[in-house]
Amino acid sequence: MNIKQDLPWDNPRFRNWVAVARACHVLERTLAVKLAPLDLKPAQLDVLMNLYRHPGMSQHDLARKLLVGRSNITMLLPQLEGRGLLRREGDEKDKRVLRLNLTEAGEALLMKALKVHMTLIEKAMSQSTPEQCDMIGEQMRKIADVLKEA
Amino acid sequence: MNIKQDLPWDNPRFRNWVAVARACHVLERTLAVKLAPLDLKPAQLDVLMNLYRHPGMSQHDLARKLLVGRSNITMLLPQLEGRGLLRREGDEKDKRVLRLNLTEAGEALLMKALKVHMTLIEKAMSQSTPEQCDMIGEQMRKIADVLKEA
DNA sequence: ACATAATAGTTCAAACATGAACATTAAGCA
DNA sequence: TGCTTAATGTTCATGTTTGAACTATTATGT
Repeated sequence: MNIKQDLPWDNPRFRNWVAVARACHVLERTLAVKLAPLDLKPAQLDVLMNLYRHPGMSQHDLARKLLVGRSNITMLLPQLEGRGLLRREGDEKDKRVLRLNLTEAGEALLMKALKVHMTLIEKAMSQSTPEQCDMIGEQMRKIADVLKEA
Repeated sequence: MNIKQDLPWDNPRFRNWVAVARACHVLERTLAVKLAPLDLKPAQLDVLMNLYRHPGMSQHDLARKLLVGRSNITMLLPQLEGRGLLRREGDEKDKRVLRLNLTEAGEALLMKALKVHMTLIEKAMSQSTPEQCDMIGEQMRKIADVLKEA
């Protein structure tokens, strides 16, 4: 009779996922505020982080890492390149691809930004025990894997 | 000596949070694809969900629930109102506020969309035991609380 | 009552993300 | 070799998000 009895809000999985999404959203917004003094946005930080870990990667690879369209990268990079934070150099073997590398200024700014990011995450995750924290990470990696196959 | 030794990637909290953010991102993109046949975007679904749970809420309240600016709501609602999914009626006591309510068509579409959303979340969270799932939700709610105070 | 603050919603311009169409280059294959 | 297909990056039009003014209304304080 009551149409509401089977609604998602009564479903633990639904309720709990909503909590995940909210936490992500809040942390992202907070990060944006904390990064503002560095004149850096979360999306830009993601770029710098990936270039640091994968020097010489192509724009296509970067787009896939960031789960974002290639055109997005095209629009994003000139700002960072213009600030001297990264270099784009054509690959000699494959003239289609541009190899991306951080400059020293880019690395320096990244280090400052990482401190901000890290502090925020520490604050957020300080509520959880190391075991809980690892379990969360493990489950989330599974989720990402399951959905990418879909 | 090695500047990289204390980098965030070696920090479990950082690594695990990155996994959370990625999972969120992937699920959001997947949801957008699955909702496309209903001509509904995730942000619009969020609106419908909140109006269903909190009938008669104001635009300001809605904006706060969605962690979004008021102007965003102003831009978002006319599309939905134009499709006959919700009504905006002026409050009689306070002539500043507009009370929001779903129409029958809005509820009907919401139910279809919820089925899609629910199926996706079930798929994602099916990897976790009920206990793990609840623990995740609990931790995430704590995170949101901690950060909102910041 | 009256001036001042605060609140609800809108408008507008700028920043941002997205996907389709495109140019260039490379790879596969007859 | 040539022809077709695929891959990389760019461009452009569209739609979304944001924050800062702005209007209208209500609350507060003297």
